[in-house]
Amino acid sequence: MPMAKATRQLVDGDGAAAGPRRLTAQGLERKQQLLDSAAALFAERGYAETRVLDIVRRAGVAKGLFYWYFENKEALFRELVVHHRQALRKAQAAAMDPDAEPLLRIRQGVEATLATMSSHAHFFAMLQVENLDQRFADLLVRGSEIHVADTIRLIKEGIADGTIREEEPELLALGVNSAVAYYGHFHRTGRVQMPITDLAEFVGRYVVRVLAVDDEIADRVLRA
Amino acid sequence: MPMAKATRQLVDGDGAAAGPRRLTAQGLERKQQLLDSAAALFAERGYAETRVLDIVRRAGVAKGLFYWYFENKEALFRELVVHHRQALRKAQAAAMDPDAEPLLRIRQGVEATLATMSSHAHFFAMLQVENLDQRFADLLVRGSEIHVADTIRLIKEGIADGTIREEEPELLALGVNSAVAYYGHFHRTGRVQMPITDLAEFVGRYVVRVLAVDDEIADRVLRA
Amino acid sequence: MPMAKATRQLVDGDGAAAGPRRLTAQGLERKQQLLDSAAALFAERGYAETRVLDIVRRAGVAKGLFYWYFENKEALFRELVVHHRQALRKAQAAAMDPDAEPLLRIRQGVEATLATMSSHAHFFAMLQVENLDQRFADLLVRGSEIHVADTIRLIKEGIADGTIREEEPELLALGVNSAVAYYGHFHRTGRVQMPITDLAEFVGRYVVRVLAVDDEIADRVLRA
Amino acid sequence: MPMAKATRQLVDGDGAAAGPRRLTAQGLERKQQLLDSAAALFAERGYAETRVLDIVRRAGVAKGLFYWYFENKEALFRELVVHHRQALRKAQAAAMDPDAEPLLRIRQGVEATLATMSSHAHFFAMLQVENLDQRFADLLVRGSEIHVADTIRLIKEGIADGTIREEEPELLALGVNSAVAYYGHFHRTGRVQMPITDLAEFVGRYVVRVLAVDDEIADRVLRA
DNA sequence: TATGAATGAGTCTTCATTCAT
DNA sequence: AATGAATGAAGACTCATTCAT
Repeated sequence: MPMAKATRQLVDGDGAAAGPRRLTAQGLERKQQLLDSAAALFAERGYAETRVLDIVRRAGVAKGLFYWYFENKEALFRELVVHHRQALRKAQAAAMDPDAEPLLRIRQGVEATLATMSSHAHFFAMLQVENLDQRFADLLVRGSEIHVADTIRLIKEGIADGTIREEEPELLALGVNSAVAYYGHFHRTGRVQMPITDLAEFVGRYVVRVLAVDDEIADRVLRA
Repeated sequence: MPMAKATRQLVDGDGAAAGPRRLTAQGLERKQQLLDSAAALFAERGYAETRVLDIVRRAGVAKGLFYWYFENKEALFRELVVHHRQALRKAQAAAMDPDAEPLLRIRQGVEATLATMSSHAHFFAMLQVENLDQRFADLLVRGSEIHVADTIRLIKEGIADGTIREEEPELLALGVNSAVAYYGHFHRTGRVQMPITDLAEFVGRYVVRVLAVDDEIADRVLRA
Repeated sequence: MPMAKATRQLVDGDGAAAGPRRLTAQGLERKQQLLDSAAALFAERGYAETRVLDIVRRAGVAKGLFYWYFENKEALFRELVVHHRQALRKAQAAAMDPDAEPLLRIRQGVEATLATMSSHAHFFAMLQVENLDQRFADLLVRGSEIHVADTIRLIKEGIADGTIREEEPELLALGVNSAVAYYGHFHRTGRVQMPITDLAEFVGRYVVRVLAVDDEIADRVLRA
Repeated sequence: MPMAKATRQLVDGDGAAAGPRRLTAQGLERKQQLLDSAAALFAERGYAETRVLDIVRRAGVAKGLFYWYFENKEALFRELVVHHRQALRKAQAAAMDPDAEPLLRIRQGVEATLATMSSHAHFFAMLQVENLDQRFADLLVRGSEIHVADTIRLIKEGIADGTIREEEPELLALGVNSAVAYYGHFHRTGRVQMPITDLAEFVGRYVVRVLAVDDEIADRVLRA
């Protein structure tokens, strides 16, 4: 279970947390157990196929307790999503050097995203499974949309300063995003087997190649 | 319902048919109604969220009739998948000129795939929804895997004759596949709004750019 | 299928036959096929577990045709019961010599019953299976009750003329009946494996022994 | 419902329990309610004709609760059978004096069986109804077969020491068994109306008469 | 007569959620 | 906080029966 560390401390962060007013240390521990258990099961079999009973059994508590900590099954899911989305945003922000040129920033974002996907594997596996379930689509998409918007902005900057190819920035940004998502998925599922850092580097190269206006620019960014 | 035409004639002759051995013209019509109805609903809300009752209601028939034409819900799904997978393979094969150079063939495949995804929108929407449901994963993945394998082969040829960049062919092929899948998805969901032919052209260009060893080659293939 | 012959000609006998006004020769044939098919299946798995579909399939006709010949499933069952009950009554009447002494007549009835049970095996197997289904109990019981009443009468005669042991005639008659039924059942199911004539003789002896007032009478009746 | 006491305490401790591992006192009570309810309904209309809904309604609980205590309908049935079979065996063993002569032991077994059948009326009624349902045949038959085997052994002993008539022991034992079963059935259904002790005595006499080698032996055993 | 498609009430079972303790 | 029993709304599937041809 490599995700354990990543999922930790999901609980206290923000107002998204449901359940009772304020939890004791023990309570937080319990709630975290349930979240971890759920994340693992959602990843394995998806939201719909995971019973509340499975979640509590894996967490080693009684069924009724679930409803002490969460409004219902969907609320737990929501908490999970919100938390991990924040983690991803944070990782991306940390990796993208505000002083670097657009293309480099994009590459940094791409690599940070892949690294995060790898360490939060359970969560992203879950997203994949539930991908477009009507009820969750909005919730899930919103997160990546923010990053797409960032990317569009950077692409426009790059086009303006002549480092990025003149194409529809929107389309290009979606392409970048998709490449990251798919390669991340393949890595997670074992379809692609290589250290995540190597894969991240490859995807970074791939993206730069697609966007850079010529090989010279591309090489410069890749050497950075 | 833009898919109507595409889905038609799904039912014709072989053992895939569950209920009775050989259907009359009327029977085929009925079965088709059910398949269309199911495809639409699966696309809208996913397999699990679609009740057999919904399917028959939409088709305007009684519940019991469903089980005259199909063993069960899963069997219908299976028929849907098998049919559309075949349609896609056929479209790809028809579009890829056996005498063309590797990079061009890849581009042709990409464009054919997008066109097919567009005309079989219901079906591909459904795949998206059910993406990795444990029970269907194999069924669904197998189809695209075949095409990935083709693409890998073509990439290797291209590397050999110096037209494609030297990288892991496997990784590149997955990237090509992903780009097609994602852009198709965005088009289907309205996230990208442009004529499918234009989008296909864009994706073709995108792919060629990623793969081509240099701009000269890329331009040649894009002019073809 | 050793019963084929025995079941034949079930159809024309009396007014119990449902379906259409008058059947042609072909029609009778068809109806008989359905009755045979049903009798066999009822015997194998019981009334409730036998689908109308099974019956028509075994008879090699279409489902709808069933309802041309029979009001419904229960009506067919009723016909089956009525017919075989008559056959049994006839066999018993034929075997019981009106001039013989009571104990001998009882013995003759016992042996005739066992022989008939053997040749109508399907039917009696069915009775066993459905034994006391509320809906059919009356129907089924009535037949054997007639014979029990006969037996009671004979026992009373025997008691009167000093050949049969003084006990509750009712209880004795039920015992006789039961012995026949059970041994017949065991023979049919293979639990007891011996020629039916041998078994019939044994049961006859058994019954005579229970009823006869002393060994002398018993021996006389058994030598008859 | 004269069986209530007899059925009580069916649920106590072993793996037969489906739902939860170990039940609280209250849980046992509930489970027992369901078992009683089911036994009564099975007896009235048979297994197939009894809906799970009927069972829970009669027990005054919600449908879902059934599946908390039992895997499914069949599992409940199985528990019922196993329990009562054991009760019968125990009663027989308790009644048969190990030091008595064979014929007397047989008579004791017969009488104990009838008494038990009377106090477990619901259960035996149920057996009658479902008599030979393919799925349960083994389960049901096994129990009585054990007793038949015992009886065969005793008959052989009796033949050896000259107290029992020389006939096929197997046939005689089946006859004994059948007499008990049938008379029990008639008593249960009201066909024979007399105190069960009187009936048991009659059947004991009946059996001894069939088996005893002569009247002297019979009288001795009946006076015991 | 014969076919096989069509109907829909009825059945078992699952599982999220609630509740008494 | 914690338990586990209790609830009931669904949902998949069956099958006797009807009907158009």
